[in-house]
Amino acid sequence: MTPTAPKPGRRKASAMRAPPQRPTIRDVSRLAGVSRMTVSRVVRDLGLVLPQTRDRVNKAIADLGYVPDRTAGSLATRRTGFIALILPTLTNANFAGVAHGLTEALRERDYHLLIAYTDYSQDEEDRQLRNLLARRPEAVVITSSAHRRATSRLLMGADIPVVEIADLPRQPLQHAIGFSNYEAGRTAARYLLGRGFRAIGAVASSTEGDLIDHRGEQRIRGFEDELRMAGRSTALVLRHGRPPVSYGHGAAVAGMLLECRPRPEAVFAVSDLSAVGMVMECQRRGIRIPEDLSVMGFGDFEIGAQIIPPLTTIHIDFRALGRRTGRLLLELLAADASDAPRTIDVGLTVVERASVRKAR
Amino acid sequence: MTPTAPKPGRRKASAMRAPPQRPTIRDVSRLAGVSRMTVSRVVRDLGLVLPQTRDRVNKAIADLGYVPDRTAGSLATRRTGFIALILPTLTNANFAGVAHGLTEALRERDYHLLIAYTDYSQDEEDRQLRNLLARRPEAVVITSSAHRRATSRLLMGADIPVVEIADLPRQPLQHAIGFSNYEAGRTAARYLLGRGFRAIGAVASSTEGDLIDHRGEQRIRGFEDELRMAGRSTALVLRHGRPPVSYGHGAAVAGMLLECRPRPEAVFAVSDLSAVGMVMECQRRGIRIPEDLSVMGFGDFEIGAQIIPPLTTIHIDFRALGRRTGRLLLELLAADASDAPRTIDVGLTVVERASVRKAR
DNA sequence: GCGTCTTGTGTTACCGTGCACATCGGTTCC
DNA sequence: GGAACCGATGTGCACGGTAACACAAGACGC
Repeated sequence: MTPTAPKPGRRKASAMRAPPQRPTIRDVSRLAGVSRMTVSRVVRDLGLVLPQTRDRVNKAIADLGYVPDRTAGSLATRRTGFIALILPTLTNANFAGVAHGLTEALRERDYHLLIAYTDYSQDEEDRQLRNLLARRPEAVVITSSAHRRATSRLLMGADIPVVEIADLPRQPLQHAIGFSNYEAGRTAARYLLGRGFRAIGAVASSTEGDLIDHRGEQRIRGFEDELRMAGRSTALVLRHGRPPVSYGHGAAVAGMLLECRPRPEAVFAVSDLSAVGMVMECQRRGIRIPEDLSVMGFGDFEIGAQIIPPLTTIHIDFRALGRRTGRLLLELLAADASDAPRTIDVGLTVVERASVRKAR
Repeated sequence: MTPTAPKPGRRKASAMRAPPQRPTIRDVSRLAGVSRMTVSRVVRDLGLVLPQTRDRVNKAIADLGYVPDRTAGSLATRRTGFIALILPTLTNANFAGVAHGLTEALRERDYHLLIAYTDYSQDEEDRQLRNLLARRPEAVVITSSAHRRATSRLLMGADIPVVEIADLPRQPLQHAIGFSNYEAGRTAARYLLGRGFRAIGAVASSTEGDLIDHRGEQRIRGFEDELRMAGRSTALVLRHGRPPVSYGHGAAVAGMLLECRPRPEAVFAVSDLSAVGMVMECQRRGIRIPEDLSVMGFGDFEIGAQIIPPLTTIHIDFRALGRRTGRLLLELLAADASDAPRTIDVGLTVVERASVRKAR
């Protein structure tokens, strides 16, 4: 016999509130006078239950306020209904759009998104992935990037579909949906070169320790390579500030750019946010867009179409990208799915607006 | 004997991929030659394990690529480590900021956010909440709004902390953190009245069936009431379009407003997004801001500070709101927490910029 | 009339983990 | 030298649900 125990007590030693005592399927079954399985059948609408029995069970459910526990269900079925989604940040309309699109597509099969974001840190990505995998998602959607070795190993070892989105890596982990950020950069450069600009600049964030905007870097590299291939200097390509870029980034970097000699005639920003900030800063300084400086962005954020002059940019429908990803996942999660890696290019389009001067 | 069955097969009848067979704590224990509890102690770092045993276990974990299953752990401990978060949308920097702030605060105790959004639909809110509760979150954070009766009942019956955010309802369900949207609207009206404007307008979305921006509506009501108390007409208060408002909303509604007689001298928009759209549309039409029309927004979105002229608005630090909410949750989830409902006003500040004309 | 099928329901055995307690060898204490 | 204690580890069961199978009763075919 225990010598000292005053009373058993059900609380954990760790300082946590006692878990709520919610009704279980057993409570329902007792109240309705049926077995737990019958309740389970009613709850999941599997049929094979007499209408009168079903009504009794439903009444008991309503009376008790029973809400089935998916945690327990997941353990039993080995299917959680979770899809893990790893993004750099949520504070970006395009990434948020991906989440929305995914949710839309997954809704019909009752999957729920488990969202994590990394703030552009690789360490955080690894940490978050570890947390997410412990929740046993049925698939992982991750923003394409340069992952840590450990991260990639974790992903591949999970034995579930992995979809990299928003880029087309040369060596995808498994499936990929997106567009080539490198080509996007080249496209921007070709567009500006085609307009006859001589002094062409670009702005991006710089890599700072663990923080890296891999996709932005791909764009800027594509841009640089295209400049080089055209025999132009890349001296006006500026990397500044830690990711993510923002209006403030554009404003700050605009000042730096305007001090460069030769002064750039046209600039490509790796994100509309930066481009818009740059346009505004120029206007504050009395620099006319596009007469004195042409600006091209990327991402086609809503604000770009609104500013004056409206921003020339590169459009990708991120929401549709999310939906497409969702549909792919539904395929991959079906029983008869092939495991053959799929790579889907959703393409990109240049949106010509007024922030880039017309050809001379 | 079944007549046609070719082979039994382990697959479910429903068209689902076979669940992956991941190593369990039992596999680790066998490989390390210890009991499952010892593995569990190592994984959770509970101490009381010999260093050499710990190393053996860790080696086994690494060899197998074992990732503990939180689903099973949750069932056993009755603690999921989930916090449910219900927002109208993610495609809004301020709401996304709330999510970020919450995550920051909750990270230290290893809680994970379970995010759902309603797209401003009450039906969707109810549906999402039901889904979320089945995941047994330890608390619910929900954007304050007019909830369905069933939704409120569900929330209160869940027997977990419920925090309404981003408004201060007259009758909170339980806890509330935010600011009074009604007072925000009144503050905006007082600000414009104080500047001597006579013809004052406002723009918001309209309620369309199930779709309602409750908080925006509170702001616009506060605005109207303040106008009335000052003996002014509310004829220039326009409700148009379904929520959420956007740049496009502002642009569209600007046109409507400019046709009104008397022509408004000043306008309050329930969101900066709408305000910015309005400013841009006016500029496209050659209407000078603020000389011909003063514009005031709400929410202090980053873009507002960047446009020319910069937008006068009402600032709330949503990220801090999220952090504050996270800290409150950690308190509420501690064992010795009182259940006394708490209401926290985070306040708001008018940010005076150049889009509102100075007093005559 | 008997076997077989169909329908509705119950029984059993897990799913992977953690808590409470048991166990066991080796102190320490007086 | 025996009781109490301690550190390290193992055992049994519970968590809330579901898959698979068992079973009872009636329908049906020939």
